[in-house]
Amino acid sequence: MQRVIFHIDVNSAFLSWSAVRLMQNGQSDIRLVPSVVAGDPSDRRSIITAASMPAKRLGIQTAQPVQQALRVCPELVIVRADWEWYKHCSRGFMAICRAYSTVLQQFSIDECFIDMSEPCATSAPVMLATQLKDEVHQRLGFTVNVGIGPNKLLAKMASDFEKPNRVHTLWADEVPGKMWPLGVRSLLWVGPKTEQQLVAQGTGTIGELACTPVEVLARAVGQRQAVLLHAYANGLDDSPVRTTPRVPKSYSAERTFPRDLVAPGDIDRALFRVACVVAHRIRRDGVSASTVSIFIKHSDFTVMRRQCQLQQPTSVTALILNAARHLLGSIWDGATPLRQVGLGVAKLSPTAEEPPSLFADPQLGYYREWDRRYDARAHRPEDARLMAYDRTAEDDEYAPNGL
DNA sequence: TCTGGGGTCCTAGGACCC
DNA sequence: TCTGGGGTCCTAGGACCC
Repeated sequence: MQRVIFHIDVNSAFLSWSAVRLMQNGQSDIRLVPSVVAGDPSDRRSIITAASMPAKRLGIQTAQPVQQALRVCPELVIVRADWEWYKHCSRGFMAICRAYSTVLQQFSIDECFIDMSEPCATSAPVMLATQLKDEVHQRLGFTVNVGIGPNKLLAKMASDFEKPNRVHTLWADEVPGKMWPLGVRSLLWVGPKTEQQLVAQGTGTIGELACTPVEVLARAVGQRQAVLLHAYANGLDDSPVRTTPRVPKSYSAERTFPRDLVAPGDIDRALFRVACVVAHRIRRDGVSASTVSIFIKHSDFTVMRRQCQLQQPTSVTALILNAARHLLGSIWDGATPLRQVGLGVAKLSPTAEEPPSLFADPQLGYYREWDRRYDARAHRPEDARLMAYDRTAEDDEYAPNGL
């Protein structure tokens, strides 16, 4: 049986979803005017999470600072993200896709792969894809692109062709015509740095990449990536559509300040907050961590990080915070301005019931009680706001843009 | 009047063990 | 005693994705 994979991608997801919401409330369609989803426009550091087609035509892009976009287009419509609504839209979208094939891999909040080999044994792929696309539009009010290919890579490349509301195929025999003329940057896993390396080597298009020997590519990008990119450029990918969600390997939270900070008290407060958020999430998921890491970003965007191993895995906020404070002391002089502070945990294991120990820290009971109250509070929406940017405490199944 | 947040994976060097 | 190689763990940094 011929393998057929669909990649379905919501067009400008957050913007489309916000538009649907606003139109339900009788407002006009923001997709038709220059508009963006973004953070607080008065905050000089907030950036754009999603942009409408008219906004994109003005050169406004995702990840661009809002202030910069406003200079390009002063009448830009800015809407704030509505995460509960986005999750609702995502669930509806995934449910429709799942009705076409239960072999579904959710790739992010607004993208999925489905294995359509079986349905396509009896029906034309393009017909099924068009039907799926139209059904989403009709029932949920937003458009998607569907990419069809013999594997996940080509399906994903295909869904990225002309947008919005389109179906594209990228079969193996279409690779030379449709994919090889594209610049290397269009290929999955080729970012700005890799593009730079490849172009410097004279490899500008995916077609050139496809016929460059792996040994030559390896000189620019390393052996491992060379093998992968060479295969991708030739349209080869045998990775399966994974139906079971990944178990997280690490958790982290970070905070960029409205202004760079130097006061140790302010930095410590930020560290405390990120520790609360991360520890809450691992307790919610029933895991403990053995590695604690912190990272700081300076005014010039240079990043430093330090990590350490704990003697025992823990999910107790105070113990994680304690380790983080020690780490911070080892890399920050207490005077250099900091743009950002972050904290992560890794080496996760299921939280085990601890046997009572004579040597247990007498404070531990107090710490646990504190955590219990924090967790209870974090689930109440009115208190979630008080937790600064703790929005994801109830929602990090996904890692979308622009929190 | 630049540049958010949350992940995964890779690399390369050093420590340590066999 | 010296030399070498493989394996594993740890660490810091960096590239990439949405």
